[in-house]
Amino acid sequence: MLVQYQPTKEDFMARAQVMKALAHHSRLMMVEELSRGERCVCDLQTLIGHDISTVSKHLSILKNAGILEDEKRGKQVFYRLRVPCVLNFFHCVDSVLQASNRLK
Amino acid sequence: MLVQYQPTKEDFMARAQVMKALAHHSRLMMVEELSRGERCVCDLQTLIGHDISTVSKHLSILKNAGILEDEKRGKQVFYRLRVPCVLNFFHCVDSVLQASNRLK
DNA sequence: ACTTTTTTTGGCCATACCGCCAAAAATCAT
DNA sequence: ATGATTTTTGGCGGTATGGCCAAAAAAAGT
Repeated sequence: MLVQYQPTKEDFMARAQVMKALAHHSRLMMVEELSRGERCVCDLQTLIGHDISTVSKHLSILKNAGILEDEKRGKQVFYRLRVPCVLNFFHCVDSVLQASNRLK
Repeated sequence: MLVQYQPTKEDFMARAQVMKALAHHSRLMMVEELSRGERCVCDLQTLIGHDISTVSKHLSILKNAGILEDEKRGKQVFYRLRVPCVLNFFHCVDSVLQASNRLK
């Protein structure tokens, strides 16, 4: 069930965990890339440009938060968005930036 | 203007800055409280239960991110939501938690 | 002017985060 | 079995975060 009435401190901690997973530019880039379809780790590594172990750790953070799911096919692991509504965050975040003139 | 076509790495870093501001349970609690109207720092201190200097720092993080604005009236400083769309995050975050059974 | 009330700032300390490298795992091909 | 490819895991070091306390600032009352 959804949180109702008065969410507890634990509810807010769980929510913050999800927000934390989205609070890094590399992870946001990966989420946006995955909005266009599933990608393997190596695809995302080319996108991010960091060490593949770094990329893998970012992906596991997003997976543990419940935002992504993965599937192994052959030697590759494919990640995809599990809850696409997180894409809506971008619109609001951009309007926050717009309101504070931090967006060109 | 809003970000269009291909957001740059800097765009994603700016977005991540906003997400980071929301990536803490105390700050999420304050945002929800402020959705019901403006509050002074002391009100939010009673809500959060931490040292008032801690609360003040949390508030300045949210303010610097562009999420809150403040107004001084007399001895008190009142904070309020500047971009209420951040409240919509809760719905989506809860559905992420729901999908991963981390919500009661 | 002094005191009280409210908030912010600076500094300290413990913990968390993020990058890399090296090594381990897992799968497939030879 | 050996080797190549892809991903994950463990560990290290530098930086950032979040709590508290003490002190500074700012406003109002006596």
